[in-house]
Formats: sequence, C-alpha cells, structure tokens
Amino acid sequence: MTNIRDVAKSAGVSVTTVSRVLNNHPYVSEEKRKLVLKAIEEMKYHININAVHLTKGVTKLIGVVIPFINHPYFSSILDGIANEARKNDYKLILFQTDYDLDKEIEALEMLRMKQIDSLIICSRECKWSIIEEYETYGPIVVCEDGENLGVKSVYIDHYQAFKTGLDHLVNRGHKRIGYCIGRRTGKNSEQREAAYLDTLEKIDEPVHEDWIFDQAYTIVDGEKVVHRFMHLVERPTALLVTSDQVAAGILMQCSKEHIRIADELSIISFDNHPISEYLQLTTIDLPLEQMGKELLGAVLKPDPVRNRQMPFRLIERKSVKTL
Amino acid sequence: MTNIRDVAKSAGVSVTTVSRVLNNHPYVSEEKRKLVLKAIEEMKYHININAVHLTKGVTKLIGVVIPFINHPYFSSILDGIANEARKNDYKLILFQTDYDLDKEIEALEMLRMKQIDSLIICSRECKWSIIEEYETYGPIVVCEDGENLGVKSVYIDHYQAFKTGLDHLVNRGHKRIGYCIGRRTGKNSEQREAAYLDTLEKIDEPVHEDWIFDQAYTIVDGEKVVHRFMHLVERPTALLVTSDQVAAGILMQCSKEHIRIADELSIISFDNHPISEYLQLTTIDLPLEQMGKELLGAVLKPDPVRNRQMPFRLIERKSVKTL
DNA sequence: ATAATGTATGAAATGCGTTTCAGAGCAAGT
DNA sequence: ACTTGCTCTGAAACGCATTTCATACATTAT
Repeated sequence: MTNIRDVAKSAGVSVTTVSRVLNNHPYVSEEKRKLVLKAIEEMKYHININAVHLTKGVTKLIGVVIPFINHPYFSSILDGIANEARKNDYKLILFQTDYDLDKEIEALEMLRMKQIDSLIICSRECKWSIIEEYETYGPIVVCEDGENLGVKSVYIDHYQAFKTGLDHLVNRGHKRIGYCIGRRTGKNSEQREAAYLDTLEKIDEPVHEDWIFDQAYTIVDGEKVVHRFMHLVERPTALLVTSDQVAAGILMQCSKEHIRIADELSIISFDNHPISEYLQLTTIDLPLEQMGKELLGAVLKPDPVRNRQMPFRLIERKSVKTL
Repeated sequence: MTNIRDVAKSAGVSVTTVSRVLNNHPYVSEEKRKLVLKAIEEMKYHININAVHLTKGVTKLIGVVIPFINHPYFSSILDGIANEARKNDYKLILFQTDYDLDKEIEALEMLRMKQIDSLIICSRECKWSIIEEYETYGPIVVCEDGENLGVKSVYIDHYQAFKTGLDHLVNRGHKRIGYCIGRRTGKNSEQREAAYLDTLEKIDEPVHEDWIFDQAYTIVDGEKVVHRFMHLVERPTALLVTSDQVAAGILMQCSKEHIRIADELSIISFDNHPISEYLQLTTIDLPLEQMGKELLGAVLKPDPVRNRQMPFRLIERKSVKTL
C-alpha cells in the first residue's frame, strides 16, 4: 500500500504539504497542489482512515444501542437518526441488544476505546450510574427521561402521553380501561403503568391485572390480545395500545371474531404510523423520526440543554366510542 | 489519556510485555502478568482501539449497504446478518442508501480506506464492474445472483421463485395473473418480470401493463393497489405480491371493499412472515434471516464458493382459489 | 558435555496521517 | 528603512499498539 510518505516523495514535497492538500488546508500553492494531486492519482493513493482516527482521536462514528431493529417504533427512531447522521457526515454503528446488558456494555466500551465518538441509547437495560460513568469518554444521549441525572436525554413523556390517552377515554365516558404493552419493565413502561394506576385511582376504579396485556410487539400479537380479551369474565370497554402495529392486529382479529371496534371495544394506539390513518385509529402521534433527529443533534452539539422533551398529540379518528 | 507506555513504565516492564498481556500471548510469566494487570487497573488504562486498527489493518467492522431499514424484507436480512455478526464478534456499520448511488460508493470507499473489513450489499444500484474493482480492497458479498461475475453472492433465484408462484396459479386454473412489486428496476425485479413474461407467453396470454402494480412496499400501499385493481376494466383473477406486508394491506382493503380474497382475487405473497400465517396467505417462504447469516459467513470465510443460492418453498394456505 | 528447544523479555521498527514549530519570502503599514 | 503580518513549506514530534528481532536463561535431547 502506498502511503502519504510515498506520495510526498513522488511529488517532491513534504508529507505536511500532502496532508494539507488532503485536508483542503489553505496555504498550499496551486503548483504544489497539482503536483500532489497528480502523484495521488498516479500512485492510486488512498488515505488510511485508521491512521486519521488515531491521530485525530475521533472517528465520525456514532453508536446506536437499540433492542431490535425489526420493530416500527425503533426503526422509525433509527430512521431519524440515520437521516440526520448522513446530513452531518457521520456513520452509525449498530448495537442490536435484544435487551442484553452485555451488548449495552459493549457499546459503552467502544465509546471508551474511542471507536465511536458518541453513543445514542434508544432503550437501556443498564443502570444510570453506569451510563454516567461512561459519559466522561464521550457524549451519550438516552431516549428516556433523564431526570436531570447528568445524562443527556431526548424523550417523550410517556406518563403524560399515556395520561392524555386515558383522559380522552375517561372524557368519552370510559371507566373500564385496559392497556397493551411490549414489556412491563423499563422506564417507559413504568411511567405508563404509573399513569394508568393514577388515572384509575382518580376515577375510583379497581385495577384488573388481566386488563394489562403485555408481550405485545407486533401485528400478529394482536391475535393473542384479542383471545385473552375474549376469555375475560369482565371486559374493558377500551384499550390503550402502545403501538399502531399491535392495534392493527387487534383490529384484524376483532374483525375475524366479529367484535366491533369502537362499539364493543374502543382503541387508542400510539405512534401515528401510516397504518393508523389507514385504519382510522384514534392515535397519539409520537414524533419518532424527529426524535431520532434530535437525538443525533444532542449528541453532536455541546448544547448544555440536557433534557429535551418531545411533544405528542392525540389525533382523533374513529376507534373510540363515546359512551 | 494513559497509554501502553505509561502502563509499561508503571509496571516496570516493556511495552511489549504489556501488549502480550493485553492479547493473551503466552510467554509472559505469571509474576509480570500480575504486575501489568495491577498497573492497568490502577491507572484505569483502556486500549485505544484505533491504534489497534492501524497496526493490525483490520477493524472487525463490516459494512452493510441496505436501501432502507424500515422494510421487513431488508430488516429480516439485516437481523440475520446482525445475529451472525454478534456470534463472530463483528460489528456492523450501516449504510442506508435509499438507492442513492453516492451512498453506495461511500460504503465501497470505506472498504478501500480500511474502515471496514468487508462489505455486504443487500441491494445495489451501482454497476457490477465498480463492485469488482473494489473487491481488491476486501471481501464483498452481494445479495443477488452474481452470475459468476467474480463477485461473491448469496441470493434467492427470484426468477424461479416467481415462476413457482406463477406455475402454482396456472395449475390452479388461473390465466389472468398480475403482480405487485416495489420497484420495477433492479436485478431482482427484472428477474421477476422475466418469469412473468415467460409464463404468460407459455400459456399464451397477453401482457396487461396495468396488471403490474409497482411502488408497493408497505401495508398501506395495499390500498392503492386495490383501488387501481377496482378501476380496471379487465381484472386479473390472481396477484403475485412480492411482500407479505403489501398482501396484508391488500387483504384489509379488499375486506373494506367487499372483494372476497381467493374467490374474487387469489393472492400469493412472498417472505412467509408471521403475518402471512396469521392471514392464511399462500406464500413463498424466503429464508431471509438465514440468508443474512450466510451473507455474513460468505464475507468472513475465504470459501471459494462464489455463488450460493438459497432455497425457497411454496406454502399453501387459503388465499388461492382453484378455478 | 554439547547441541537443540523452549520460555521469557525488551529495544526498536512499523503502521500512517496530523500537528506543531520554525523559518523563508514577500507585501503592506508607519 | 523597519516592523508587522501574511503566505507557503518542511522537519520532526506525536498519537498508540503490534511485531520483529535479538538476547538470555532454562530445559531436554543426543
């Protein structure tokens, strides 16, 4: 492999000058610039980026910790991150964790070893304290309320978003409300549960553990949910569903089982993916791509704003009946 | 930042010895190993991976060129790649191209600059000759019939897969057959079109340009397809649909429009995602995760097998009517 | 007893580009 | 005429770990 020194020799200049040409520094005469360019061309020289990384101490690589890519919620965020990364000439390195702690630590370690300049954690399994510890090695942004804990965050207030959905249902006369969620653990899930419990308490309704349907991630999970729903002795009149996909699955299965949406079961979903408009689902729009964009922005600029909250809004369509 | 030299000094050994400890080389006495480990611990030393990359000339990073992540076909492949990468201790760097040629070239350039050890191209826009040219810099595998052109490939024979679907329909008495596809261009699409044209010719049927529905990527695109279908003067009796998602969308829209699936419109989809089983779609199973796994394998091992063809199989369910 | 192996260790070279510093040449400012 | 201040250039240091080579000692084989 030819290197910068070979080029310098061949062009009859110093390596410094070649480096200047390579980096578009001013203070290179047109004459020498041409000589260098010619030598580069002739020798088919190509920079060894790893040497650049070593000397500069940065890689223009950003790590993204994500539990799975195969899920619209996360792939929307990832999409936002990726588009913004491209604009800023950064590349992404993917850590698909499946919520495996070791994988998360691995990502953090890469920050320490300087393989990545910064890290975006879309969903975490590890403790705040660990993340804080690693923050000395580079910017970290978490996609979750950081609570001024010292770690930057760009997040949706899932408590309020859930509350908004619940209040909407309550205002429409619903009291018997359940919800569907991916996992029960994790900060976002806890916030939603809190909103749920608080609302039930406010309207003086008892908690039905079996109205909380978990492990609902994909469109096909809608089937399970509806089956469980059908076997309930007491049924809720409304369901908050944390993803449009699952809601779509519920709609399909309800249609099979001749359960009329809205009439027999009201639904509010989350995300506002195109499918929710298509199905006329009342949904809570979450600006996921935008959040991805902000996540990347937060990691890039040394903005002192540590906690950036994203807005959400309820979009009324046709899946909620007024009782 | 403390470096290997600082550690060596502090431990009272040479940098070579520290390097040996770091890399678990034999020929280090237990006594010195302990000294080194202690110094590393005390000084909070962490290796600078970029220096390793520079000296070793490899990064354990594999590039993945993919048009979009937000699509089940590609995210399934990516999933397969990611899982296998993890097993082999490789990381992935993502090039979401949106079929933008420049982005593809950028990925190839990173191979040349040694930022990545090898490259997996899930769908390409650029010419074979360009890819071949870059192959001198590292292994490249393309997810498409390489036709012994010198570039490694792991692929599905989309001509045969499409043919299998078409033959199934023909055997069930269908003659008026259309299809749905993402884009019309690209090798895979051309192969499918060829299979389509060949089949029509064999059964002596004319080609209806308006029975070819393109720009069908997602579940919501099913709506457009069905609209176009309904406005046809002459309608096909069956549709081959290149993705389960689009097929699901078609089913939903047909249900709205009271078009009976199978009875009025037979459908064979592709991929065999869970949703197709749920909807009882006759589908052609494509081993996408497995293909991802093989793609990574192909890029890793210097196996001389250049073209690896993946099997597919038709799964009969309930979306095809026998005429 | 002597040659041949194996174990253990470190100095120095290597991979390669960037950056600092010093210096030369030349034009503008006083 | 003399100081400033650019523009341009290159030598050398720097970032950091790996690898080669040489050396020393301890075993084992002949």
